[in-house]
Amino acid sequence: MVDTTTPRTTRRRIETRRRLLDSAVEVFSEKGFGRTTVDDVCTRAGFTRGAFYSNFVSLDELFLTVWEERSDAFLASAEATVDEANQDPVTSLEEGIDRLLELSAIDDRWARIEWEFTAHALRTPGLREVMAAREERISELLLRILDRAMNHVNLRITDRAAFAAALIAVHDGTTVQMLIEPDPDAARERRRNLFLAVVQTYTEAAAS
Amino acid sequence: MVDTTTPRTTRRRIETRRRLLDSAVEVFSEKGFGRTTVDDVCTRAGFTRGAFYSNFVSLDELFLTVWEERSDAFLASAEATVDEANQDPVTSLEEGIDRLLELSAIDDRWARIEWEFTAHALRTPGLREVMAAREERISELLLRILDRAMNHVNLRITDRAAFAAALIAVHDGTTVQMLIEPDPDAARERRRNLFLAVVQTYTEAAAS
DNA sequence: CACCTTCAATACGTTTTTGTATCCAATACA
DNA sequence: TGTATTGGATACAAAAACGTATTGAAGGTG
Repeated sequence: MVDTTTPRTTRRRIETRRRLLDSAVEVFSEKGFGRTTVDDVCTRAGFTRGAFYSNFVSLDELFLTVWEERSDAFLASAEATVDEANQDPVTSLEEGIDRLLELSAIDDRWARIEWEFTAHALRTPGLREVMAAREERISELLLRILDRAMNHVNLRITDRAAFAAALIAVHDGTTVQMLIEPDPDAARERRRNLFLAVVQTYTEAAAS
Repeated sequence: MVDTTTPRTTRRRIETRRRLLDSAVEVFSEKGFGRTTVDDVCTRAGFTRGAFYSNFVSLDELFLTVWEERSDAFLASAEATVDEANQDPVTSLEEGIDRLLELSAIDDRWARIEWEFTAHALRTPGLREVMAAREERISELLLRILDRAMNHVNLRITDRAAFAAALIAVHDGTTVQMLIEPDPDAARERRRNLFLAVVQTYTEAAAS
């Protein structure tokens, strides 16, 4: 009796999945998920549909895989940055904000895909929980970063959950503005100020 | 010589367009714009595709029309509320926030469509400007409301453009959270507090 | 190196979706 | 009320997209 459900992971398979996933990012960001066909992705990757169906069961699965992979990569790289940052603590609130913004800086392409995925998740019951769980992980990571940073600037977080949620909300809300507004620099500056305001709202002077 | 480009607006035509537009809202929110076919919309409305092609040239046009119509309706109703509010001025900051949130309260269905439209606009050059213009109008309306309200609670807005943009960003960002998080009440409460914080950030005591 | 497995290519039929051209019932108008 | 126009239904052809069954070469295994 052989396991027919999960195919073995050979080198070839890994490479093929890799190219399909990368192509998916390109095509999804250009045409949107809904208007993308299986063939679009395959053609872009230089495969035929045979390759696709041998690696995924549906575009939905592909989209979820792409999204989870990239989200994981983001979290991992963020973790790494945090570790580095421990050797080089922030000296001011402003510097902390800038580091945070730099950390979450994402390219337009990926921002579009995230937006699209959220829209997709909003109408797909199973995905809502997946997104909520992911947001929870981001929230935790964020708080780990903030805890340390706040120490260095002598501040104390008042409401941890609300703080993290506020930062995420502001991040998301300002992202569209930066992509849509004719003057992206102004939007960037406004975003920075808003972040600063949020930090000041959810922290207070720490007893030293 | 008769004008063949713009068909006359007869009663029947108006009614048909109405039903198609309403059905589009339903279907788009259920399946997403990208996965919706012309026939989906027609069937839901009780028409055949003939009706559609006699009223619209493409699904893109339909989507834009739906979005603009609803946005206009929102702006108009908001204007009306503002006029009413003039007879009944706010007495506290908290009350003002609650009114603002009530004003922008939208149903899940429409929230999903707006998200979807934004995703669509982010990759459709022409639509980006349309959205930017719309945001500008919302910003103006918002400031008209705020100017009056701030008077009553004896506050002064420091940076008008940044204030409006911040409120819109926070509104958008917290909307997803309310739709995705397992505990919507907590999200609602956090949203309220965040709004309050933003108001306090972008205002100062007015010289009386 | 010979054998066996794997997996993308190919080929196939089917379903879905599209847009148009034509027709006829509803409706506007005089 | 009679007549002309309008607008949605119908029918049609074409294209797009799907999913599967089969094949053969590449890659792994003993």
